[in-house]
Amino acid sequence: MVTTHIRTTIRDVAARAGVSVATVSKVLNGRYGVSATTALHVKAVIDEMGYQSSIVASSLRSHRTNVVGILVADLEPFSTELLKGASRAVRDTSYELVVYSAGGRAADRVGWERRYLSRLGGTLIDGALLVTPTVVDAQVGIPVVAVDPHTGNSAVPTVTADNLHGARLATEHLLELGHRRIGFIAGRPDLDSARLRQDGYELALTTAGLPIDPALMMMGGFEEELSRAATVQLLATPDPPTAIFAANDLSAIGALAAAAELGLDVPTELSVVGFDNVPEAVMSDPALTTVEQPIQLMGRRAVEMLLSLLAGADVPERITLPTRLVQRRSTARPRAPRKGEQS
Amino acid sequence: MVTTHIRTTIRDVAARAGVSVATVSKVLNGRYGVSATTALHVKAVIDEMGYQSSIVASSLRSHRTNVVGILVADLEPFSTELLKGASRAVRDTSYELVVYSAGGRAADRVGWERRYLSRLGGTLIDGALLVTPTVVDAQVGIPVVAVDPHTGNSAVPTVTADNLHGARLATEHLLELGHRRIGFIAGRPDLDSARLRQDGYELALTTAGLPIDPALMMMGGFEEELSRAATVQLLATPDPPTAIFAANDLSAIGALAAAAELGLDVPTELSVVGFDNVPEAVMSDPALTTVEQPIQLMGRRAVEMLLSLLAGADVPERITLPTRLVQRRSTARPRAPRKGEQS
DNA sequence: CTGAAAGCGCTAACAG
DNA sequence: CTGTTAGCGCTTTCAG
Repeated sequence: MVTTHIRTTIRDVAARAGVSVATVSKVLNGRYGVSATTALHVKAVIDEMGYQSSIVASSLRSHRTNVVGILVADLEPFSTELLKGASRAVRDTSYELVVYSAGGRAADRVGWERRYLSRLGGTLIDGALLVTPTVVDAQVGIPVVAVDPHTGNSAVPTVTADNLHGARLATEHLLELGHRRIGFIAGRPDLDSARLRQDGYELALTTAGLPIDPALMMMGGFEEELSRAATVQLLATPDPPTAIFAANDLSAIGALAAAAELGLDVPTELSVVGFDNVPEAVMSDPALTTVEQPIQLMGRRAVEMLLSLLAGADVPERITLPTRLVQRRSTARPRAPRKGEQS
Repeated sequence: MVTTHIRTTIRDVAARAGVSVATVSKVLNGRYGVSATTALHVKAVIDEMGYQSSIVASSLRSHRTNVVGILVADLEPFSTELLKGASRAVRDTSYELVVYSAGGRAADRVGWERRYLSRLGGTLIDGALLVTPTVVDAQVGIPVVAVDPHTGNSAVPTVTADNLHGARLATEHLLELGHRRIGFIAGRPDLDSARLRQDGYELALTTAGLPIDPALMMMGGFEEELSRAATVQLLATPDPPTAIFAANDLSAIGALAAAAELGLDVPTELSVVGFDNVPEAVMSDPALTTVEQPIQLMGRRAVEMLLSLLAGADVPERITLPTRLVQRRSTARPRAPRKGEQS
């Protein structure tokens, strides 16, 4: 049994068909300048041999691939959710999708997108979608769109959710339930989305005529454990909050853990609201009231923007998608004030 | 559209460093035959220019890329879940991950994996992971591992979940609750996993000394709507089932819809069990009792196998990962028989 | 130790 | 209409 490790190349096809390599290439790409009969014959040979042209070789030469790249730091809930939407965006186009994962490696966290871009750009992919990139450099040679970049003032077209509005919704929901002391577990201060969520919280309070009390705000860093600890601290103060708005679902789950630890019932003794609406939010106990980001839609819109860019069209500098409140079981009216307390 | 060529190439680096292209290549790949001083100098220039070699060009020449490809038909819940596990498998290796999605295009559903493989193999990827492939051809030139292939007798190393056992667990759970008439909503008959789930159902019944009643078995095709309709039919029979085992979660959700439609309470009037344990299973109302496949682990194991293959080691022909029952709220003891009915 | 030269598989001029 | 001739950016002999 002869194992030919070598794949069939365009040369093999040319030889078998009795034509030149160039001719095969032409029929492959539907170029003019080939007689109908030779074209037919070559096609037959191609099918017969099961030949498929190598993307690599052709892209190296033609600088055109019909594939868009999606660059992610890691394949986790947010990015994979986004991929589902991205997939839908290319469904009825001639584009294919390839996803590169930096593999979550700690070593090259910052700037991974830059490195990948230059390793792939111009050759393997026609354009790229950067998911939560740390730095968004302007010129890289190919069209680029960013989703939820870490810094706000990016030079590339961007898709984000309406973090400000979402945070207002969450806070207003708590306000409407009758809460007056609402704690905030903040996200990472270097992230644009985290800052906007805080802004929304403050805005809602101010609008309601309530003061912004630094004693009610703690850093949770978008992490569960940090947020749990922060919540414990918050609840240990003399005048503790009756509700907590956490900057993301993971933090909210940490807050839930803190409540459980202190023997506080959610939602009767403490209300908790999150942000994101990841699957974990419905699996928590109690199921989390949270602000939904349309993650799949974000992926879809971002790819559509990229496709427009590729087609030479203009695209808006930024698309902001709506967020909405998803009410589940972690929020309720505050307990009636204890005897002796003021209204 | 004009592609402006801003990429820095190895030639630019060579020119700037005052050495030959070959020398830069050697430094890049840590080959011997370069003096320490030149190497240092070249490295400095590389950093300074922010140069990154093109994977495409180098792979074309060297036939080695250090990337493993994951080929999926579409980016949906199962495949994206699998990606999370695959990602973890490469975390501490020198391998990178790239995912190709056929984009869910209907046109080329069958054999897409074959086409992609030959378009990429030998050049862009060192090995490939095929997710739920339709046909698994043997010789493609690069190491290949399949996850949950459609046909059972594949010639390549395969990772699957224990569908037979999982289906038994589901059926036995219903049996233990006291159900005697258990309906089955089957999956697509061309899929190996679907067949095994039916086998498990029948095996459990037989073991319990119960007959296999064709009147209790309907085709659901792994689809929600089809399964809903099938369940409605099943429940309209003279002697309807008190419980239903659906071949996947989507089908179970369809069954839930049918029950709601007919005004039957789940679980008091009808018990429902699914298979897969996708996020949708916990979001349904009521939350679904289902059989969990360790999807992430399947991805991880599969990539590990591929890595072994790449390292020249032997791997088992097939790995079967355990399934387990996850009890939620959609199952309960059957209602006490109505007056006049026999036990 | 270094660089010139020869391709990897393919496409794009340009001749015949 | 067809084939010949150059490369794309990179690695790899193999002379100097």
